[in-house]
Amino acid sequence: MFCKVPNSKRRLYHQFCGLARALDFVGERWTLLIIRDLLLGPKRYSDLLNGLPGLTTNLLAKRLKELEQDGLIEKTKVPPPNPASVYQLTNLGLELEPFLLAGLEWGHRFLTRPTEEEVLDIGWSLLRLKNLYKTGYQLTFEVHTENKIYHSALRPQQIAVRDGPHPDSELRLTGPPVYIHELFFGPTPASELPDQGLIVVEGKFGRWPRLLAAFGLS
Amino acid sequence: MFCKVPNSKRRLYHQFCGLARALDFVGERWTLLIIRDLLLGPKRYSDLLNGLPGLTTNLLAKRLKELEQDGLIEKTKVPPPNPASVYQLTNLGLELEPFLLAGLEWGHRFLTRPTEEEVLDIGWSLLRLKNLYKTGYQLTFEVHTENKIYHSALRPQQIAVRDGPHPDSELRLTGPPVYIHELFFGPTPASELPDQGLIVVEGKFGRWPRLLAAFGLS
DNA sequence: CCGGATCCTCGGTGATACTG
DNA sequence: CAGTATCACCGAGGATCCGG
Repeated sequence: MFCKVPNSKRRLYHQFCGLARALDFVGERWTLLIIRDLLLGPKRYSDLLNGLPGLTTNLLAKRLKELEQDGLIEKTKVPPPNPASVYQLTNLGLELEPFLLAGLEWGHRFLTRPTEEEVLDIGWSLLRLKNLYKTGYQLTFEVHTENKIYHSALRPQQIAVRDGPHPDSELRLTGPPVYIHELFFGPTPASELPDQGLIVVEGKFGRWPRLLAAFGLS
Repeated sequence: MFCKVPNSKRRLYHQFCGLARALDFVGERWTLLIIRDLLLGPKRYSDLLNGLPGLTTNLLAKRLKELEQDGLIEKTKVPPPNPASVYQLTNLGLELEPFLLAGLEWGHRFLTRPTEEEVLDIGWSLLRLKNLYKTGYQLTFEVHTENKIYHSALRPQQIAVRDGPHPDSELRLTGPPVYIHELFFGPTPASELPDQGLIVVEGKFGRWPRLLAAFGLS
């Protein structure tokens, strides 16, 4: 059995309520965003630090320590070659996904175009596909931006969205993050962007319309 | 159209991500708990203050101002008699319910028995019935504790949980909050508590088993 | 009494520098 | 690369006071 209250001595709400208890665990600044990034795959300390501009190293260290103590994440060693310690979600941490996705869904309405000072990691947008997917498809595709690669695996009963390439990818979308975002969530019909040359679609024939259908795009 | 970023100048994440944007609005301390309480019905300033021990008056005032500016709540006047200004959720605020309920569901696993210093408002527990209800029933019931009354209206397609009595209540559960909680969510079969005299069930015949069935209780 | 505003203190947050 | 140490600051918490 897990502990019923966060371990480290932070400020608690002292309310016998599921929501208050959840916020006792992950309600502090940056915590939920760290979990969001780990939802896309295990990450090293510096990966998290670089991926979360504004979060400083001392606070990241503190958050990771708390999350580990609380049993939401665990620090594991990646076997050689390239031995490194990475942080990944435990089952308890993974189960925060519905909470996280619900918040992402609510806040999505405010996203139009990123402002000058705003950071955009296309993985954050791709997570929303988990809310949109209606099941019943079989397809694996990759998304390539400048320096990052994500993939998504659509199966009849589920969808996975993770960082990195996929060994059996059938389709590849390449383009700037902002256009990838617009392709999936923008007001313009998704099929226009490749036509305009803003996004390059490569891969097996017939997979592209299937991808559009899987998320109800035109 | 609503504003795309919170109005008041607080600390923002500056990330082009729905979750980060949601947290820009409601990620600060106490904010989501205020919305939780308003989800159960409109409330006056002092209602909120009394219902949220630990929240101080200055901070409540600040939060309410921010929430109103952001368009999540609105301050309305209740007509006489007993004219008072109450705060209630706007549609935008109401749409936070899935997010809130998802968090409540995740944190619920940590609730066993309230500790000495922990506050328990049975309305918070009753909100979870929204997650448990499977549709297909028709029933209205009230929950009476010492000084608070809540009601729930089960309809074929939806469920409502609010504070106050209901004009057409068919069933009334009376007892201490901790036993009401245990009745719905405790490990012991729900039907035992009335048998032991810890909870009093009154109302129309046949409604009691229907209530148990509506939430998958034994 | 209701609905706040003001003052003060303390701890969490953020920025920078430093170390194994 | 993966953190720790130090410090400034601001927001949270607590108490008191104010206007209707």
